[in-house]
Amino acid sequence: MSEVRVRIAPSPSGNLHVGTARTALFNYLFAKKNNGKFVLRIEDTDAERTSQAYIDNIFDSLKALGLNWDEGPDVGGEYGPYTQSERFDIYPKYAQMLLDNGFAYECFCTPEELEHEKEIATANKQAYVYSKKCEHLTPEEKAKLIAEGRKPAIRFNISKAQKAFHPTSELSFNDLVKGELKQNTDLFGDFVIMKSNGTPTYNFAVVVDDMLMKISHIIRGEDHISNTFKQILIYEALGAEVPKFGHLGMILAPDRSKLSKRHGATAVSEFVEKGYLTEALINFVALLGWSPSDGEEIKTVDEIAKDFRIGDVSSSNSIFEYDKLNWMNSHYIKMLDIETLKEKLKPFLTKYDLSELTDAQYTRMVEVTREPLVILSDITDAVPYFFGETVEIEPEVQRDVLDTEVSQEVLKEFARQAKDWEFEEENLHEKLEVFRGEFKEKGIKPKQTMWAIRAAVTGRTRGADMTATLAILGKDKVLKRVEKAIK
RNA sequence: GCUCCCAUCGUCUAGAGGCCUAGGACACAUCCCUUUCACGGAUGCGGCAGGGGUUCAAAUCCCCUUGGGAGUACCA
Repeated sequence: MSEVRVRIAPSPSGNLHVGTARTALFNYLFAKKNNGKFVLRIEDTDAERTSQAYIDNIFDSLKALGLNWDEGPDVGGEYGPYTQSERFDIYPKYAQMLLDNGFAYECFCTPEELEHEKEIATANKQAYVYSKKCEHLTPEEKAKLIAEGRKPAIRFNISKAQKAFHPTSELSFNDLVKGELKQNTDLFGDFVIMKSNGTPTYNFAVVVDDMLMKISHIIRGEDHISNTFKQILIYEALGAEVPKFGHLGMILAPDRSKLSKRHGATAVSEFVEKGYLTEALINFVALLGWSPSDGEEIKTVDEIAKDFRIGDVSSSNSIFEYDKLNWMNSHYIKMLDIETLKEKLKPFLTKYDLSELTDAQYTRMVEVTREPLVILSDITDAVPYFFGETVEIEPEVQRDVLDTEVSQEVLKEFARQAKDWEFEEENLHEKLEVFRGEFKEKGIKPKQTMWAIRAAVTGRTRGADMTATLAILGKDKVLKRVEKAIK
């Protein structure tokens, strides 16, 4: 196999799923590591479920994750088109080739007839395999059926291909991640490759496309293992070179079922909307099944590419746990430079009037509130007290803090002193230190002193650094809020 | 039902017969730091699914059981 060419072939029947993103990542890594090409192909043969919005979402998500493709619908390439619906005229030709060399035949069975066969099989507790009853139809019989208005589907003659290319009914291949995989192909029925409406089925379209696009390595989820045996036989029947396959374990939800909507976000775009950074998401997903040789888990995609070996990827399923993703996301947020963070936070601050703050104030606000952010959207509930003249006091805060005698005393004294202070951070820092000292002598803990002020100014008992908060709000707002808290 | 895949702390994993008294990360707990929350630092808790083999030696190899996952469409 001369050039390494891998592909990701999502079906646009939904937004880009994190599982697909991981598969895309491993393909991308494999291409990078082996100096190969990464191609994107859109598998939209099922017009019913396809939509342009999903296609756009797939493009955008992949780009946001930094998984740029060398060939694809938008960038083109030598082996296009890269959208299956634009390739519909290609498939019949290859189906005809299989019809001609006897590895496929026309099937006129109706859905009802097929359903009946299945029922009999299940009644006898047998695995269903197509009866092959159309395999040897004579030209006259076919003509009669066609005259009745029936349109044939084309089935692949699996046992014939198996016999032609393999000594026994067992087919095996060496999987890049799982090692030798085998299967008795007698268990597969002759499956349809061209539907009666003239469009190809998945198993046929992929093979034709991968063959024509000269895909050398197919890395995909293990849900495709059984398809692989069928596909290998098609390659052989077509006289094509069979690519190498590698099957990845699946990503499961914490309850070990398939990751679905009810577990929360599943699409990359949904994670982004929730405030996850794509850098964190892709890093996290890389660690599902792969681990760095140096033990350093925080890595960019390019760094991972250098260290990546497909044979090292775990062959078992892995569970998508938010704990580690969250940790990783908070880590990436910490690494963001302030200007970038300010921009990324804006979508989560739309309920506030940012024009109340100068750029310097906004910068400072972000600096002092960024520390505990796990996801970007956490900012929303972290900053309400930086906006508006007054502030909403939480009931418990009113009762447990503001209503106490100590707090009232602190606030009265604060109001008296602070009106002469310059509200600049360094100065406030010194002033507050002295202020705390005064109360400490009266037996009031520094913590209590600060709590009173914090409660009056922010309505909460926890939040950003107090000195910075006071400076950002300015003397007017602070004193107004303090006065209001005094009984 | 049938077929296939998988099996190390709660989770992601390191581990390719002796380096394993099983290592790391996340989570959790405790302590330290501290004007709150947090961050950070330190320590701790916690696992080879079970049973048989093979071998001087098994988390590592084989078999069975169990558990989990996937496939079984004129969906992809």
